Amino acid sequence: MSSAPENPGPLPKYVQLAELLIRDIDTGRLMDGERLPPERRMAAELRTSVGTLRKALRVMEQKGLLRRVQGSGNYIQRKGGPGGTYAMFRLELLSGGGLPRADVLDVKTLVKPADLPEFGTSDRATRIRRERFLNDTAIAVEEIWLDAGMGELSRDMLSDSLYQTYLQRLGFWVTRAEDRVSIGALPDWTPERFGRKGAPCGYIERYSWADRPGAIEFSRTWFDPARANYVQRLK
Amino acid sequence: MSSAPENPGPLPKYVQLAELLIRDIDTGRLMDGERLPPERRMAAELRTSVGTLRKALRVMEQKGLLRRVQGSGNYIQRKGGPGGTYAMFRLELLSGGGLPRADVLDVKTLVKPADLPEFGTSDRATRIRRERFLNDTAIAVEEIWLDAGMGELSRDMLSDSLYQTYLQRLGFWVTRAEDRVSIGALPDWTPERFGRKGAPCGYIERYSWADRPGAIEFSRTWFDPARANYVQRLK
DNA sequence: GTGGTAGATCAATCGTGTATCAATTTTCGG
DNA sequence: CCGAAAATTGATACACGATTGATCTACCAC
Repeated sequence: MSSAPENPGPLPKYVQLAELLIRDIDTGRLMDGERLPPERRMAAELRTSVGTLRKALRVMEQKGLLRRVQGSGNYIQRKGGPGGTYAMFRLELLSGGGLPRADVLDVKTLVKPADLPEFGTSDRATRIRRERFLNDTAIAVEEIWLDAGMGELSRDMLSDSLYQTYLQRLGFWVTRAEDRVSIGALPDWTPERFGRKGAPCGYIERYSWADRPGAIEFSRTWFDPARANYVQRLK
Repeated sequence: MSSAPENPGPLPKYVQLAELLIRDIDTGRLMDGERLPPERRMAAELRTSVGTLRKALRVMEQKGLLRRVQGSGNYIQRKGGPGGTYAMFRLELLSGGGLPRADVLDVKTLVKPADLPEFGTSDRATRIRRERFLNDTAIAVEEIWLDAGMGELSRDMLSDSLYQTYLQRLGFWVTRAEDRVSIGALPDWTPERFGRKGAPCGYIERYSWADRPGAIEFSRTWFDPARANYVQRLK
């Protein structure tokens, strides 16, 4: 057996912040040349202090992903290829890339059904069902269960980036996640327009952890392999 | 100097500790950049004293596998190359983990068939067909095409870890890779014993790059989703 | 004695939050 | 067009807690 520590220490917050922003660059959510919000406002949105945020921005600047101009602002500088230190994974169109967007189909806080795996501390959870798009092509449907112990979400609180919503609305952030990719069949609540009823789909299960023991989120994603792939780049 | 001791007792605990942790790096259980728990907590978990653990950490630091930062923590630092032997292998048993092994079915150097995507500089490539196992459970079949411009491989040169073979036999190492996970049907050369004829399988396409422009390897892997998943962890 | 292990103490550094002022750019009124 | 005001980042300082660095003592086995 192995001796790997059970609860590896979290990386410093400023490193996580940098990675968070770099991922946003990699996924296209932050475009080249785009100006970031003022540091103070950004720090408030990200629930951190200006000093910590500035440390993260410094890291990005050293990686050449950000241009910082005193008196003006912080500007994204997109280089070729992924910039993150850590593995990058997401759904991409077969032709590559695509700008992500999500339509929320349903938001409800429910008692956790029995077919859900164990996670979180509460017996209830918020269920979010979404249809996901890349460049207006529907590529996946997904169902996210957020443990009610972390707070409750309503439909109008959601943004495209759920992790950002968690950070801004509920004040915690995801420090660790695990994806397991397999094969599955579309759920019965799949919108008609999504098509491919009954056809085998790519199926992703994801657990997410915050800065405490025990997973706080569990999600299932069904993607159409004829339109998108699960892509992972390793550096 | 003198010869090895005739009956070496158990190695000092701190050496064992270091080797244990190094193995965790090799198997991908400890990833690059990961932060270890505080020394005191880690020592308690490992049932040893802080001083002994620190000796082990010192050994790892001298081997370049660990970066120790006063006031911050201990961070895993992979040396050059793709890191651990199995770090890039991301199929796991449904129950998690598993020790990887591969049976080579066939090795041939051929002219690249037309259905292969563009990669490499040569018009020929070495085709390796393997059956993959985790803990003696057959989980996947794969076909690897290595551009002939990188050198030629024969069956007896192969080890379980292809990337290690590339480094040791051909003198280059893979710096970057991209996986695309989708759905596919098993190829016609799948061994009878693998089963699941006709059933849909997980399908992974991988491009690999060395320290030069242009992909040097292309591979296809078909995995049985009833036995293994494609796993990705984010810290 | 020598080396491995355990435990304790103090010093040095880092991570984070808060605050203040300087330097630069941008905006806008006149 | 000019200049003042506002906005924004740059730099520094301080406080506090967390974490590692270094050192010391004690015990034990060979």
